[in-house]
This record gives sequence, C-alpha cells and structure tokens, in this order.
Amino acid sequence: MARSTARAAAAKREQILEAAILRFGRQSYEDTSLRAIAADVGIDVAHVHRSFGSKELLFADAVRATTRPERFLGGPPGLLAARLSAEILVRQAMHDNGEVGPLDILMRSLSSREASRILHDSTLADFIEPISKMTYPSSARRASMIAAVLLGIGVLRDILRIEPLLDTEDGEIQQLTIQLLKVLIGDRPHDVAAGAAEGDNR
Amino acid sequence: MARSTARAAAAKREQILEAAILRFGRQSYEDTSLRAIAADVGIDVAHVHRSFGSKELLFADAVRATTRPERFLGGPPGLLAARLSAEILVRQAMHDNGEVGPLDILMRSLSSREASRILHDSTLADFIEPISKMTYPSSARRASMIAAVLLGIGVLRDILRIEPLLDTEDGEIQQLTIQLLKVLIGDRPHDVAAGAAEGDNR
DNA sequence: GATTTAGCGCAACGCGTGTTGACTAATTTT
DNA sequence: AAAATTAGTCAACACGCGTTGCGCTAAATC
Repeated sequence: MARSTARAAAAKREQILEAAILRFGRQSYEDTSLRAIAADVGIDVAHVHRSFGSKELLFADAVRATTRPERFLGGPPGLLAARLSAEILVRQAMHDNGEVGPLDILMRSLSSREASRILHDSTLADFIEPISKMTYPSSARRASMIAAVLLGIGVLRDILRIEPLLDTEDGEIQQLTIQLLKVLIGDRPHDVAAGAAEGDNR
Repeated sequence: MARSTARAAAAKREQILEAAILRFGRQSYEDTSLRAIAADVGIDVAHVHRSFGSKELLFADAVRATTRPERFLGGPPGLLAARLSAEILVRQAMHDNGEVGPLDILMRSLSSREASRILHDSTLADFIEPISKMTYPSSARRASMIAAVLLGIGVLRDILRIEPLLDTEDGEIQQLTIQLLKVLIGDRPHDVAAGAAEGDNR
C-alpha cells in the first residue's frame, strides 16, 4: 500500500493531530517524540513530520486545537471565578476520559525552550487578553495573576503531584481557589446579580 | 597536568556545583548538558560526571544547595505574606547579580521527567511542610496553595515572560500577591502585633 | 487510458546526549 | 623511596532525536 484517497488523507492528518494532542497533554515537548506519535497512528515518522512541517508546527497546532477560550468566557461575570476554578479542578475527570484540556499542554511543556514561545503567545492571546476585560478595574495584570493562580495550582497538582492537592473530594481547595480569584477579579461597583448589564462590550 | 591536591579537588567539586547551579537556574534540566557545565569550569565532561555520579545526582545536589527554607521561615508570622511575596518579586535583582534563588531551579525544570521526582520531594519537604505550620488553621493544603500562587507568578513572569507581570516598579503586583497570600495564611484569632506568642512551637 | 500528482514508507544522515573504559601523572600513604 | 591511590583526560560507545532524499504506488487530472 502506498496512497489513500484525498479525504482519507485529511482524516489521517486529523488522527496525527489527535495523537499528538494526547501525547503533549501527558508528556513534555521533549519527552514526546514524533516516532511515538507515528506509532500511535500506525504510520511512519517521516509522514508525521511532513504532514505538519516540523515538530514545532505540530505542537503549535496541538496548542491551537485545545485552546477554546469560549469555555470560561461565556456566562455572567459574577460566576467567572467559579467557572475558572472548575476548569482547573474538574480536569481530573477529563484526564481519565482521555480528554486534554487547554491547560494540560501548557503545564507539561512549560520549561521547554522550543515550546515556550508558542505557549507565551497562546497564553497571552487566548487567556490573558480576553480575561483582562472581565476584571474590575479592567487590567492585564489582574488577568495575568489569575492565570498565575490557575497555572500554579495545576502544576502543583498534575505535574509535581503534590499530595495535599490531589484529594479534592471535599470542596476546600475549590473554595480557596474561588476566594483567590475573587480577590483578583475585583468587585464591580453595581454588580449584585443582574451583573452583565453595564458597560459590557461582549 | 593531571592531578591536584586533595583540597584543590574539593574546591573544584564546589566549582562544578556552582556552575551547575547557575545553569540549572537559567535553563531546564534537559537544556543543560554536562558538557556545558564542564566547559564553564574548564574541565572534561567525564570528570563532572564522575564527581557526582550522574546528571540526576548533580541536579539533586544543586537543588539541595539552593534550598534554604530559613529565608522565609524566620520572623513573625504576621509578616509571612510580605516575606514570601518579596521572595518571588525581588528575584529579578538576584538574577542580574548571578544569584540563583530556591524557586529558579524548580521553575525551570518543572516539566522534566527526570527532575520532577527530585523537585517533588524538595517542594514537599522544604516548603510545604514547614509552611503548613504557619497557616491558620495549620494545613498542608493551604501551604500547597501558597506554593501554587508563588510558583504560578514566578512561572508566568520568568519562564513565559508574560509582559504584564514584568514591570513591578509600582507595587501593584506585590500588593495583590500579599492579598492572595493572606487569604491562604488565614487569620490567627488573637494575632494583632505581638503575634508569635501563643502556641507557637518555633 | 496516459500522465501527472501526491500519500506514504524505507533507510539513512548528522547531531547531541549521558555514560564508561583505558590511561596518565601526581599526590598520598606506608 | 616505593607503592597505592586518585584527580583528571581522551576517546569512544550506544542511543534517541528531528529531519531529508529516494522510490513506489495508487489516486487525480486530462
């Protein structure tokens, strides 16, 4: 065998991306080899490489595919803290289902030199920038601090596997996280429950 | 030349460790090669390797040498938040002086598979455990969350170089950080200023 | 149906890594 | 002063990596 139909080829490209996402969601950029991804799909390394141009481009595509800001951007701003903390803490469940969340890839490849430029850009554009508009006062700094809190918790839990953070059955961690986020999000002056009425440009 | 005196050899071992600390404080475990460290000291790779047994052991020694919990453990508990936030934010200055702080190595090699076991143990023993005793209520979870906040800020600033966090001239970031830490440290019931009087076993 | 195109595998290149064995020369030890 | 130990080098090994040239074959295109 040597060639498949055009549509089948596109589907295979998708399979490669899927396999890459799973790998990058579990291991660092360096620990993930194109050969392993190829083996997952059952094809040759060369094909993986050529389908995306380079390892770095494949990684960038994987990051792009798992970044879905809508997840936490929708809904009333009053519940932003709750939604963000859920995003971090629910991931355990996703992980077991083989899903890869937006923060997974970021966390695993933080300290990779080649990956960090891509991660920088994605973090800034897809998280900090949109979140900026949801703090009061609107502030890229507060948004960055929010990212810091979420990332820090994620890293300690999922990368370093610090035991005290692993058990989330009771809601203590979630409760603390929400408290922290609320400090950073700040209070809108007239934000009781109707919330999203004033000066909100979404 | 081929051999030096016993004391000179011990000094050279110290030089190797020093060079390793500088490297590990700037680059990830993977990006730091024994050859580079050897070149810094002006000796052969083999000698670096044999002096410490393996790259992993050298790394462990570097972590141990830069971990000095006394830095933030001393002093009245009421000022803990301020001291911890300073530890994170002052690092810019240290960095320029060629010093390597306790968090630098941790941050840089977070996502390295080989390094993570060492980092896990060090974080737990040298940070979370002692900090646990300084929260109210005393809690490993709160201590872990403190570590998460500090690490998150450090990572976003120094690894991802997220711009909004780079400028710390005005005190906003520090102020926000202190607010967050205070939430996690909690309030001792009768802690006004005399502070360290009651039930404190230090 | 002939010709061009493109999916895909095979094999190899070049590079950088941690690690090891052999060897040398100088310092300790006896 | 002889013998044993050891700091240190040189060269090489084995491995894994991303990447690339080449060729084959089936699908597109005409």
